[in-house]
Amino acid sequence: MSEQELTTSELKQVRLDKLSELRESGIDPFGSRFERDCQAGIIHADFDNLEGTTVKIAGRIMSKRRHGKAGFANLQDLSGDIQLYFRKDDLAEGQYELFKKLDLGDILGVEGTVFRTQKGEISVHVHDFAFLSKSLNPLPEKWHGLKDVELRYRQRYVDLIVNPSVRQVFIKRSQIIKELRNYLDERGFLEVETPMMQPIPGGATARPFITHHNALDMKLYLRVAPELYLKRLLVGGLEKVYEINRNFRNEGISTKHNPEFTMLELYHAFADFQVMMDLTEDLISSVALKVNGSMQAEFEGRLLDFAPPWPRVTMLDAIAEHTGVDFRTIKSDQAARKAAEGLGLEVNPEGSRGDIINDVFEEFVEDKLIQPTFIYGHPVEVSPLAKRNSDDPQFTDRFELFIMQREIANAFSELNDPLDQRQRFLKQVERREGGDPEAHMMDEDYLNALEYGMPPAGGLGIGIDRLVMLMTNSPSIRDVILFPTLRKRD
RNA sequence: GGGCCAUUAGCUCAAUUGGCAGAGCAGGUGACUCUUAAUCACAAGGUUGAAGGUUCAAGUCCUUCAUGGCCCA
Repeated sequence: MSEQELTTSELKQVRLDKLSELRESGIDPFGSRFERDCQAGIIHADFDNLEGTTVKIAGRIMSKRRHGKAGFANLQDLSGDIQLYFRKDDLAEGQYELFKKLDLGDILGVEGTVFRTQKGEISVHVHDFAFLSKSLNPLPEKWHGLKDVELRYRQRYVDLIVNPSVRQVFIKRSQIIKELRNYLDERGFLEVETPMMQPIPGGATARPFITHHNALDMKLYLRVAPELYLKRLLVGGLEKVYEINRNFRNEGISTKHNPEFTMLELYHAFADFQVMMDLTEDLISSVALKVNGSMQAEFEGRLLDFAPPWPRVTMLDAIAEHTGVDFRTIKSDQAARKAAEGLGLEVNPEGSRGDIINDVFEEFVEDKLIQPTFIYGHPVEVSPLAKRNSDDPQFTDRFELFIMQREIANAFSELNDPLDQRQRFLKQVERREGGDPEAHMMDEDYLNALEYGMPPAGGLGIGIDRLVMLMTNSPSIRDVILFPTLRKRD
């Protein structure tokens, strides 16, 4: 007996013994291809036509009730759950003994007749069945399921087996992403893929993960955003592009942050942030309608309404509304700092007026924004890739969409002036040298691309995980990511 | 990084003031040919997250650590 078997729990040992018995009687416990011609959900949906016919279905045994020489079990496949009826008289020699030894979790292929029991339950009267996979680990409790959140995240495969609502969340996530693609494809956007490993990480204010390429002996960063590559494609004339993929940010983990997360970014040449606002509103509301069948969705006890139009408020107006302070009348950095302090907010003494406005917004306004709301007109200091507003160059033509106190989307008229872009990068480099690890790096190749001429464009980023949270009533980002980042455990 | 909370059988949970660690489900054996959280009988299942400490006595009190959750930065 190997060391592995010595440490195996008694429960597993019982199942290993059953496995050996199966093998000794010439049965492969881990069967192969099974040509099923029906599914649990279809039998329920189409019972009137299927009653009395023979079906072949496959799935996992989730419960079992034995009564001497007959018994019932429930078989689960992706479409649902169906009751099986086993009767000694109606099975081949020895098969009823096999049924008696079935464990919850075993995967079977069965052939039987569709019927309704005396108590009225639609079932399959089994004539023959095959082991497709013997299960060695015991399943969690049938009634309470798996509740331990740590186990649910670490062993998502078990979570998916026993918690049907978890399956539904991830099915809906897939539908949401599919609908986003449909929407953009129908409107002539081209889906592209740009580097996830970048020599200069750009496109967002965030700390990157660092890795190393051996053959090139070169430092590479996991991307914090695809933005600068997608805009290079605008220079190249691709005009309307989008990418849905992972970004990586080396920051804390919370109910709203996972180190790797999924973003949609899209760029539309010759458009601007106003076009992006219309698109965001139409895109999100129509996806909500498609996947939930309604523009309304419940989230943490509140009713969210995605029906357009959504309020469009400037950042300065939003601050004035919620604090009574109108930064339009406050011109200097010093006066801005004083105003923020007057509100009880500690601000960085190095911060400029724009930084302070952004801080005040985050502190006093963000958590007031429940229903979908566009906030536009961000200070230039916190928007190094956005085009300046033509009336007030201290602000940019940028917006963020807030829903349920969360930033869901971020968009702007893209800065296509390479000279201004260089100055913005230099400001960021200054901050970086001042000790801000999130500040942008200089990207000469990106500037080189802009110097060939990038059409004016609108660009948009939408956090997919957060959007899925809202549409599936999931309070934590970990509930919408199949395998969320967790500490390693030995 | 800081604060609070949690960790007991494979799973879901109990355990009074510090006083013999218990139940249900799952699993085992037996009975039962239409049950559905099947039922009945019997037996089994534990390094109470880890390491220290206080005490006649620790699941319970103290310290440190690990993992997770929530809140804050």
